[in-house]
Amino acid sequence: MTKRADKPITLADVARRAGTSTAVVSYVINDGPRPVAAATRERVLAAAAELGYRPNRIARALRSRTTGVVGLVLADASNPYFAALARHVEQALERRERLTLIGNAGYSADRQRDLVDRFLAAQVDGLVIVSAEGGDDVTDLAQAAGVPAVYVHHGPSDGRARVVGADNHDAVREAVAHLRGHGHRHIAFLGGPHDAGPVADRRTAWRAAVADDPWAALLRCDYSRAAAHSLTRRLAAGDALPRALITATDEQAIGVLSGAWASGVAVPGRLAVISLDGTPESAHTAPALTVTRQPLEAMAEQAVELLSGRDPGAPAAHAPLVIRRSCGCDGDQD
Amino acid sequence: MTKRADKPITLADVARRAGTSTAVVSYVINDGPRPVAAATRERVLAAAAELGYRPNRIARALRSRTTGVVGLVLADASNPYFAALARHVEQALERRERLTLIGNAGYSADRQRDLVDRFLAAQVDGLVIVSAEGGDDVTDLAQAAGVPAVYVHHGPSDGRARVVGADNHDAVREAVAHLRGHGHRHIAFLGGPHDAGPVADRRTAWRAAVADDPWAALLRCDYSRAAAHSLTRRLAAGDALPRALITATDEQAIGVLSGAWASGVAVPGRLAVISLDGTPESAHTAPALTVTRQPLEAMAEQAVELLSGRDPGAPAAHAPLVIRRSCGCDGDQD
DNA sequence: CTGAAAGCGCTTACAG
DNA sequence: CTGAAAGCGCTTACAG
Repeated sequence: MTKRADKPITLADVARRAGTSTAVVSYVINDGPRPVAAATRERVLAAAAELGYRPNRIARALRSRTTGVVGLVLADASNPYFAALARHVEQALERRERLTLIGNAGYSADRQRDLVDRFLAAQVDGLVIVSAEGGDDVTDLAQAAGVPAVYVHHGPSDGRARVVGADNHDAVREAVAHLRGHGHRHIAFLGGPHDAGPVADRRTAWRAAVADDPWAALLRCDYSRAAAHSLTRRLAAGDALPRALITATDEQAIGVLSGAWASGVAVPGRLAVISLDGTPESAHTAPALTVTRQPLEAMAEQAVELLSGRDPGAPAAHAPLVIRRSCGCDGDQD
Repeated sequence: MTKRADKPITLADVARRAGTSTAVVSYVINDGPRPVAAATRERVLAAAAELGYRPNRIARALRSRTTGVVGLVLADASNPYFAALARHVEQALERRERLTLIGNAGYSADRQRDLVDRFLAAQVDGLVIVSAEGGDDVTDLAQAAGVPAVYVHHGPSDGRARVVGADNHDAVREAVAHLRGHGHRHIAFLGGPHDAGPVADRRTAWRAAVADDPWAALLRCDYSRAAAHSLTRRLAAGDALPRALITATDEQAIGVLSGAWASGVAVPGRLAVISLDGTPESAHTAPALTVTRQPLEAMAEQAVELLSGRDPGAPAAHAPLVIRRSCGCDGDQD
């Protein structure tokens, strides 16, 4: 036998049983904003407990105009990098007792705008946009609704929007230096189709680090395993594979690895690889990827802090080099 | 210059401008439940458009007791299988114009229960629980709140709860037959630490399919890449690796692949592998995994249908065999 | 410290 | 077909 929900308990029920007013019950439930005598508080608490009272958040939201819900819009949840970022944002929000509404834009500016619209209609207290190239600028929508918004990873660069990212320059510098330490003279870079945002930063940093090498090759392909896989196979077939490669993203690195396998190209023997994301997936590829690990948790925290109006002040977090096997190191792997 | 949100437009504003009552405005906005004269409807629509009216969903929810929001609780969002399932559930919900609240239980029964509590307080219209072993039975909570709940992948087996899964038996039978076709006599199975639910079904189906082989080995390890990685290394070191292996999950299969790589074991040459999840990740491992692909989209659709009270009636969907390289086939891979 | 009451923005009987 | 009004369950001035 389970209890039925015929009549949810309301504040008024509790007030009645405690012999007081709804105002007082509200004060004790919310610990304010007015003080309540200790004895009264006890009676209220007891009544609430006996009745099994659960505040109706919808009613509270209507009245107080704050829902405790934040909208999280993702460029693409099937990309493990974005998925991991999303998880950290959700956790950061959870720690602050906020609920998170999630939505997938699938790289479509229209869908992103739609999602934001719907989240705004649901009266979210804030918006976290984990965006990518092609994402829409929704700053105007959020602003019109008076809702704070922050972009993570990639955002409009006109300075109107708050966007949090990691320090890509140092990371790329370290990656290049590490590959050089393995004796590589020419270090190629695999970027996006026409990169912007963080990937463009990474490419720029790479170019600066290899400025002395006129043969450093810039490769490009979509941010997908499939695209990097076929690029690698094509390059291998034409004997045009570099000996050392930095990939802009893990997805591309994984595609490179599987393409190399399919072409019989040994990694790291024939082709050394370092990837610049460092998602959890990168630890268990074959071989395990050496990466610069994006500080996803720090980024999520920063984003959520910014949402609360607090300026975390901290600069972009550092992405440390995590040495595994794909670079040529002989890391202990279990 | 962006518009400020000093005073959101309300139904009453629209009614005033259209020279009618709030009731009528509500009827046209919601297309019911009462008819409205065409001329009036036009005026209302025009007024709403001119004012840029957006219904306040919170107010609507308070009054109508339905929020249009569904809570999705995940056993573990860092597991790509659950993540993919989550994505499909979110999309199925989106197609029905529902918003999805997301939360991560991290395999903790307590946290799962907590999450459900908070979702219920937010007045969700329904609950989708993507659960795993160790998940809590929250049927009582949901029932007490009068909110429909459905489990996906794994749920309580007492029959009180609705749980949707795939047909694991056929999938496993096909996998075994395929490996036999490659000439393997002994086909091992890698299960969970003490499997229950779907993995137990898969193990049972495997056992039945290899009933004629007294040497078929049952291996066990955690559902993580790391665990499968070290198991594989250990087995390789002790020369105790099977020649053909079916893994219960992709995570384990990926760990096996990376462990095999680290041990210098050739896949599929020395060790053939088929995995039983078939998440997107499985397509770009090195080598690419042959899998039985769980019908995630169908499962998500079924779950969401069940939530609406409709009984989809369809039996558990079939998980087709997707042939790639790890089984020993020479599939074309780009 | 406490209570009576207004009001958040909707939906929906109820009367016309 | 339309309007005046109650009410969803809270929070919060306002008076005591």
